Amino acid sequence: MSGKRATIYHIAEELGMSASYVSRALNDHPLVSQKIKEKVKKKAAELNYRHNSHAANLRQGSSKTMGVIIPHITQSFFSEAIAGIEEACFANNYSLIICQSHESFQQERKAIDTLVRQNVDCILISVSEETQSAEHLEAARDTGIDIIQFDRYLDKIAGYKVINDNLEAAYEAVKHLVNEKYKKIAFIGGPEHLPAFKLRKEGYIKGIKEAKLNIPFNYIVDNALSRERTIEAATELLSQKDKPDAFITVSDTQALAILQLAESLKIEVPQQLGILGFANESFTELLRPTLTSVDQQSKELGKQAANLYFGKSNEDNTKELTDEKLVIPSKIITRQSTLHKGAPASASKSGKRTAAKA
Amino acid sequence: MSGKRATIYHIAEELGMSASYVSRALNDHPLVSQKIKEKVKKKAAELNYRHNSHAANLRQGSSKTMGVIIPHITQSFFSEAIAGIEEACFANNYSLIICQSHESFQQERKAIDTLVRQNVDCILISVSEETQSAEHLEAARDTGIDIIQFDRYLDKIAGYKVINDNLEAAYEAVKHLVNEKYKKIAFIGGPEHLPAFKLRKEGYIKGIKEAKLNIPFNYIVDNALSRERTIEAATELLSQKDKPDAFITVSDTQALAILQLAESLKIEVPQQLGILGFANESFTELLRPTLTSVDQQSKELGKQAANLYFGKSNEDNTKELTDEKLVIPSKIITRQSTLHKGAPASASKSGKRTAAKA
DNA sequence: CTGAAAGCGCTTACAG
DNA sequence: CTGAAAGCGCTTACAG
Repeated sequence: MSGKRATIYHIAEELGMSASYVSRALNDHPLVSQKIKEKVKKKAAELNYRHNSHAANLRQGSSKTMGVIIPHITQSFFSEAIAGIEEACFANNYSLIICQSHESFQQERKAIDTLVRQNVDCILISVSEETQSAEHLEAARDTGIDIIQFDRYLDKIAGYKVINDNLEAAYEAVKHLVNEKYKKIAFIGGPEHLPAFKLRKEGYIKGIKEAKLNIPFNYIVDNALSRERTIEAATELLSQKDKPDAFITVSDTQALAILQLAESLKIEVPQQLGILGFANESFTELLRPTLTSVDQQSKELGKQAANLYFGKSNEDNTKELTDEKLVIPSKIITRQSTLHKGAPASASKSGKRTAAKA
Repeated sequence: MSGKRATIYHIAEELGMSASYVSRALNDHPLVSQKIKEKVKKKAAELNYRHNSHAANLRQGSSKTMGVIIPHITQSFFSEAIAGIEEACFANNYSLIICQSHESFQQERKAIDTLVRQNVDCILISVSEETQSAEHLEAARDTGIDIIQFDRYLDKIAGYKVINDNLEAAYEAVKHLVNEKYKKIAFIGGPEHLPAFKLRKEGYIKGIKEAKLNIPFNYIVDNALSRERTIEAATELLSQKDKPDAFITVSDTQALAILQLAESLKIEVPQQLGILGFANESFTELLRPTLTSVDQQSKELGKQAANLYFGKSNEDNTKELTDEKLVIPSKIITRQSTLHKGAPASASKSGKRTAAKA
């Protein structure tokens, strides 16, 4: 550690002017001449001066910092969302603090607390699978922090939600499978207290009804977000006489688990079993067979969520903003895992959306 | 936005005591009785009081915040390192600010600047591939911030470096390939100004010499970290008469590119071509064939780096701490992509280290 | 165009 | 065991 950090007082002293004037010059105040600004900035650089944002924040009551809480940084869905958020923050000269909940309600509360103490101006959150209560979010809001939810949200708390057309997406997924001649389509869902998962289930049911498929009651599995629960449920379904010929899941992790299960059971995908995932994680196209998945435009999702705070929502890429909900369209990326018997595998790598490659 | 945030003065007023005493009670000062502490904390909760760390930081000169700068959050190597850092921060009641450089020197400088302004106590960094100068790191250190490097480091700046036994690892990689009967082993490297890559190349050369292999000069490719450069170089090598029968790379992204290139060229892996990657990214075991890779214990790497700051380096898991370098051992995870002709594929999924599954 | 002064919310030597 | 007071480094009405 070297000597003390330089402050505006040091600069002021060296330059024979007041600290207030230095502050204005440094902040490009309009009433300060270009000449003085340059002089001050030069001296600041010379003294290796760094703006102390804690002091500024304390004074101004704003931290120019945004916080984001997500379940796992390791899922590319979330890391891409963060990339989008980062872009928006960067453009608005904001800093970003990232926290993970690791799908735990307790850790989510801890993270909220950290962010409140850091005096963030806004919290972007995709809640953990355990989160049912919104009290921690409301407490944060009570201290004056904006709360914006994305992807995984709770309806009971007011404020913006940036989400996908979940019902539509699952409905389209069923239509795609029916198109590919799958008839016995099972659904592996997530916790129903989160609307994102509930709506996907509703979309699935809508599709099943419309196609007039005959589905046994136990083809619908709730609250199986974990790999373990998925394998357990899928193993049971695949071992009964009346087994499914396709699975729709609500995450790629679930879809991957089923794909690996099928491999170990020597069930051929897609010939004997179709598998469709959600989120279009980066690993989906590395699998063999490659995995069909619903692309949620995660980066766009994150960017729009952040821009909602900055008041610059770009509605070009969105469907609607009603009821405080901003809906980002999703799109099925068709790959090998849902091409039924006889279809040539080479036709599977269908077009990726422009937005996805950014 | 609701009313003003409660401060210690509000609590003091309501309780008829001084702000200083409230502050002490809240901070569990030993001279304050348990009774009063409870009373104060209860009132604090009642008023929805939140500690303002900007004020505390300003007063104390420390922010209890650590910053980390990495090239990409999307690579599981880095997100796992962050998980380890996070764990250490959590245990020490520190907050963590994550910044990405996106492999750009300019963005890395920006990130340093952000962290300095946020008054972080310490910066953990894995530099971008473009980074050759350490001036920005030195400038940060001149403001009193500790700089700890991990994985990708510059030797020219003093301070701790937490790294792998890079030379050893590459040397062992060659030995493994030689063992599997590969004889014409090519090396796709990274920018040589970063010791991590330079040492891997040296390890490769040591292995080649020891095995007395006859390697054409152009089998050694420098500075090909990007997917494009890798494909370009590998395409050229694989199209010549005297083509390699194996590739050692310095990243799994490079290895993946070569695997996909081989697939498109109808070159069989591992029978005709062995491929060995670096970092043991999570996607390596999802590929077909699965990819042999050097596991760098990324989570441990991150954790040890953070703990170096906290002064609690756990040397159980490390080799040495000389010359300010803490070396984390790495380990080859043998998978299908490097099993030569005739070897049964089922024998490939060798043991994963305990540390890796945490 | 420029400066003196107050204050953001906390912590901590100092004093009792 | 408890309090008054100073000060961390900045910004910004207010005054000129």
